Amino acid sequence: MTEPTAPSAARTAPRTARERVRSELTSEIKTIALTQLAEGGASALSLRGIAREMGMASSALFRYFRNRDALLTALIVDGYTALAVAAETAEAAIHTGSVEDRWLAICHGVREWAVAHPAQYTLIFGSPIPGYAAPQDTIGPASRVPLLLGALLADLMAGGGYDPADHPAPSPAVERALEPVRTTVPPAIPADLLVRGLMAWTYLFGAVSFELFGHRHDVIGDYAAFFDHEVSRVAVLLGLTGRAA
Amino acid sequence: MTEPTAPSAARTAPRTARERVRSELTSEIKTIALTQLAEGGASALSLRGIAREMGMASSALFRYFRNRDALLTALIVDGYTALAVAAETAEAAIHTGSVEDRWLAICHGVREWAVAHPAQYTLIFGSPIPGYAAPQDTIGPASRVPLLLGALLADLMAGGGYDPADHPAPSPAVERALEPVRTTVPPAIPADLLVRGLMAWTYLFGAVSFELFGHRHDVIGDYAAFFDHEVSRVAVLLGLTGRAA
DNA sequence: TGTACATCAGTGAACGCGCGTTCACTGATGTAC
DNA sequence: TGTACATCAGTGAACGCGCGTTCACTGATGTAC
Repeated sequence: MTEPTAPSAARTAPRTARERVRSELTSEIKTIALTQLAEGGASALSLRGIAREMGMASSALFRYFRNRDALLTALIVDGYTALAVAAETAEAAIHTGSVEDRWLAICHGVREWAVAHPAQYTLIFGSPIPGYAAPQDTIGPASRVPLLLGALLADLMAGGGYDPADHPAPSPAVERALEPVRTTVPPAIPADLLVRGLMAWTYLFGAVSFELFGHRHDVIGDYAAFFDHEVSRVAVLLGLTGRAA
Repeated sequence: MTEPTAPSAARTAPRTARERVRSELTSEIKTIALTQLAEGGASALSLRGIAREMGMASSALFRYFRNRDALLTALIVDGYTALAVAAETAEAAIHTGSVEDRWLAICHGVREWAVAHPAQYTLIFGSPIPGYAAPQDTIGPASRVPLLLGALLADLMAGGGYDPADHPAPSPAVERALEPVRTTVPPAIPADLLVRGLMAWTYLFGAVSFELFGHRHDVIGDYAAFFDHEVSRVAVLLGLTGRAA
């Protein structure tokens, strides 16, 4: 029996007919899984259901994914990746602009992807899936949006838009609380700026989650208009504009 | 067959032995349901499992809750209520203090309740439960924390801590986006302040959800310390201190 | 270019388990006179 | 205070459905010589 992963290490394009059909079926499985997710959430994701849809025996799926969790992991990795691509693409389109404009581009990239792919967004940012422990494979893709924001902070400093002298460092307790993230962020970034970045990140996903999970229903009429407004306020309040503080 | 709700309209204390045991069993059902929720999420909530735990026939539960969704609704209402009580109690303890201190008290009340009751928090603020549509019964309890924040805004204005003249109104598009919430908030509150309140609300639950759903793992070491810091920054940035803007 | 063997994909039956909900029924509790 | 009747709680069997995963097997595709 083969390990149901890539047939031979890392190969760019599928060569043999077998490999071609294998990768096609793999992505068909994931596509159907996503529609199940969209229709009934993570608990509705069923290997038997997918097999039924594809006209195959359910046991055949185990040639493609070791088990249900492996399929979930693949979907999560894909989700993080797609979200990251959306954010990165939006940012790249305006990469020579101001830090503020780049922040806004990222926000809109994230929100638009989330609104277009609510099931995948929910899979990633919704309730943890009971009994499922995310393996190491997810942390790389999950870090891409945070890294993008980190680059923004670095550019803000490099461009002189943030003068550390203007901003007192947070308390030692807060500095200590930041230790884990310290290892992934350019060391030149002062703690205060790092906190601003984390707050921006928290706000962005808080806003998107609130919208997608229904907590803005009967509260806000035009989600997009309000989102525009709030994230640009966040930029100002957190000093991502390079102007006020 | 009786409607499995309150036996006779609204009665304060249970009178007959039957009513006493009924309300005891009802809450025992909910307690067991909560442990199921804690152990396996919403999809693990099973009437048969609860009945097993209680040593009853599974069909007996239908005397207490019309169906699974009715039980879910009860749990959701209880959750919103418990969260609101936690927030209100924390706020009441310092009700004569500054708006800023009251905001911090609410934040800590919310976070501490959430950390102590992650399953219930997740039920409320996590992914929407597929196939479940929240009935009207939930909107009252769900509004209590927002209303508490609304009162804070009103007191801020009343105390002179917020001068509308200092803050330009947001664009008409934003004003329009706020229409739904307008109906639940004191009319004297200007749009700009209302936006600040909504942003504070969004931030608070964004931060708590990020922590509980694992997105701060390997990012922040001491969750409580960081939370302290971020919510007091939010107070300053959003002008809830009555000082800067 | 053709053959021999190894690899792999897919089958279908089976294991062992779960679930929500309905229904006719029994026996206990509450109520009205 | 005691009896007659109505209400209600709980039972247990049944309906009809779902699921993940394993395993021995067949037949097709790929590889080495």
